[in-house]
Amino acid sequence: MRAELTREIADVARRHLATSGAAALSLRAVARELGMASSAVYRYFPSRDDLLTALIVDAYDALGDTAERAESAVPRDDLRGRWHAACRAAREWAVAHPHEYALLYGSPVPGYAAPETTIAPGTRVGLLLCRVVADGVNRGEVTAIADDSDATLVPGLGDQLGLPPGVTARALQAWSGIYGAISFELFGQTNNAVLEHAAFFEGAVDRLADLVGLPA
Amino acid sequence: MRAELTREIADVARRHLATSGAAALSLRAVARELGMASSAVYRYFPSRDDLLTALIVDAYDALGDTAERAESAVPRDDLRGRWHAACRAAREWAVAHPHEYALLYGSPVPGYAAPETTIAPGTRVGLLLCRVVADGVNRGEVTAIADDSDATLVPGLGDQLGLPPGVTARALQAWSGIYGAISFELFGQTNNAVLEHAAFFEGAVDRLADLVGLPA
DNA sequence: ACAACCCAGAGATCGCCGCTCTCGATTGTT
DNA sequence: AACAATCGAGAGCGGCGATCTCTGGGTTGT
Repeated sequence: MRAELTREIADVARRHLATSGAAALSLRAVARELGMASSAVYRYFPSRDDLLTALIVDAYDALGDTAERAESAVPRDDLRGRWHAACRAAREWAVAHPHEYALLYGSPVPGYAAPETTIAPGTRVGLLLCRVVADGVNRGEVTAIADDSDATLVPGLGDQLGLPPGVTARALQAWSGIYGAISFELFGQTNNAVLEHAAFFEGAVDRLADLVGLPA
Repeated sequence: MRAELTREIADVARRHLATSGAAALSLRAVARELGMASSAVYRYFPSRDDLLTALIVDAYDALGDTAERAESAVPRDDLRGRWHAACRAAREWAVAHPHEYALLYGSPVPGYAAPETTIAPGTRVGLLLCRVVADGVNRGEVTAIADDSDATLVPGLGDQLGLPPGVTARALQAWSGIYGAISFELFGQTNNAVLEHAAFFEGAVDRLADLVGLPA
């Protein structure tokens, strides 16, 4: 009934998004493809932004699922392997779903404020990476490095993540570095510089593992 | 005459862009503000995309100017200082011009392929950073680290930049890391994690300087 | 000095878009 | 059987990018 049609609309919208990008996503086009009046769609999504929000949450979850699944397939004691698996899965998902990735990590759509519901799913990959590092800390394989960058973070963040001072900021930086590497590739900034993007990414991820102090 | 009006249109458009973002930039609104018919604007910019392209080139140049000016004010032998100055200037420009930064480094506007004219100005900051590292190499203060990531790059890129193998890939990664840090802040990904963004950025930049091997 | 020409701007028009409102029709409940 | 609630359709609003045609004023060439 209602839930069914809601899902159907979201599916068509996701397909349009995947092929043409967020800016080209039109409620009217979705309605046309479903053979219904454009005004009828508003019974299910009060605005285009709400439809977009639903797609964002789905995309965050798809990315989070992919990364978590990949990471969980690696033996727990292979910290660097887990790190690599999560990063590689994230990149591969991004390459396979460029428009959705752009929607998540590209410029925020102007006038569009990320609603509450997108915050939690949006942190899944970051939290996953932090968990790997925290495991390393608990196993005594990652040792804190003297660093006062933690003082720039929200108080209590390290405790919340199970990360000691000197590591939290580095972990956050590593996450942003991974994001930067993926975005540079996807958004074409390295078009004339990098030839084998996957291999280059692997190297970058490895150096970021060094940054957070994962053992070799 | 013609050049004057062209500049005037671009100025108004830039103001609209700065206040409302790229997606909200409308040829008609610009024309309205200038008191002319929307169709008249097409005499000066054949399409909205062309207007956007002009703004992109201007923005790249403004960012490049800012970074280069800041870097050139630091003594030549203070490599890390030059690195920091360039990065800090880039971030401050981005914070002051978020919509323009988003236009440069955010998701590429769907269906909009970056024209040739934007490529050269788009690499200025990256080249500036590479120049700092190359200076360090020439002074013997930066030593190549064994690393096979260079093999993933476009052949000859290292020679072109004056960087030895083992450093080129790291420099590129550092650039993408800086971009990632700025974007994370600007696009709100670190809203609930980082408190003092400027200080956090400084720390990240310092660790990226370590990555490329700049002396302390 | 006059005529030919050119071109910037105006206005109308087209087909999109997001969004709103109203009006029937169907459905399910009292 | 009557009622309320929901749902879809259709018309319509204002705004958008883009195109086309027309007009008036300045420039050029004779």
